[in-house]
Amino acid sequence: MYSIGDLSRKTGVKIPTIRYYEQMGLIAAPDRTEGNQRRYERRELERLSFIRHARDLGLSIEAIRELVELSQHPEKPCAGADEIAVEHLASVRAKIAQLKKLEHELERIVSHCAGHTVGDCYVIRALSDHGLCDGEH
Amino acid sequence: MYSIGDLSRKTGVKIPTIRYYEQMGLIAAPDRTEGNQRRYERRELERLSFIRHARDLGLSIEAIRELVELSQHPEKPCAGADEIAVEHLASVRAKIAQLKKLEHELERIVSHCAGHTVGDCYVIRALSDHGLCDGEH
DNA sequence: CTTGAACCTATAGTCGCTAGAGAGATTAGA
DNA sequence: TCTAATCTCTCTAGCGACTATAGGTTCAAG
Repeated sequence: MYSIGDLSRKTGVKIPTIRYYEQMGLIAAPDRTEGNQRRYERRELERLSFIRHARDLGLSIEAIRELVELSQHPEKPCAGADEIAVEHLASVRAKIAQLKKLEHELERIVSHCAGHTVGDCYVIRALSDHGLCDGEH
Repeated sequence: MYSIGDLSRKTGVKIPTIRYYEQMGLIAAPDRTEGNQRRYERRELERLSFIRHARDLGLSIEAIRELVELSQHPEKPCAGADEIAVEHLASVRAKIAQLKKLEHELERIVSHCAGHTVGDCYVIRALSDHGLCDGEH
């Protein structure tokens, strides 16, 4: 039996976050002591590690809910889990592409800034005038 | 004189967002008609384009507030603006690096998934067992 | 003058937590 | 057994940057 603090230390998930996950239905409401404190079993420790891991990979609570649901049914086809991961991978790649555009634009703006006053600062001018930009963003 | 709708169409910033920016102090509260509707001048159109542009580059409201403030004083040194842009560039790069790690991890997980049921699905197993992961994340 | 589009304010919701208050429970040591 | 320290409880509010909705008012074209 683990207290919520034990669980937190073992998984690296903060205590209020564990309670939040319970509220969101990612983990089941555990048994309580007579004094109303949560007591967990190994099963919940594993589930929470799973969640932690998925969050580290950037999956949304909603996606994790589906994965947790799936993982409870080992006999089902795994296409659903695969799809969630593939979709997430696509969105990660899209985000990288978008950030790279920003990176280039910012590099360009910063490197052009030779001004000493705001009046001739390329950073300010580039923001004021879209015409100075390289592409879409 | 532009209505809030005109401003929205010309800048691509949605109407509620314009009102939000006013509340946040990014744009000054404009004059009103007798019937209490906002009427803007060209000056505010330019300011809003500036803001839009900076938001597109991913700058925070707080950073934009500083840039707007600076742009009102063309005689000041532009080191402050430069610093904001450089710092933002660094944070964009950090985010890219983090996302690339996730990309690789997800690629690996997805490509290993040859299972037909959840029970032997690599996606689920990788999430359940951190030992299957490649590195830190 | 009528009508329909545009505008107003105020409030609540989004996501994934995090912080704080104030009260009660547990546990280790004396 | 008592006490003090630590842990845990619930509830509420806040973050950032909007977005949505409701219910009402004003504007402008015909």
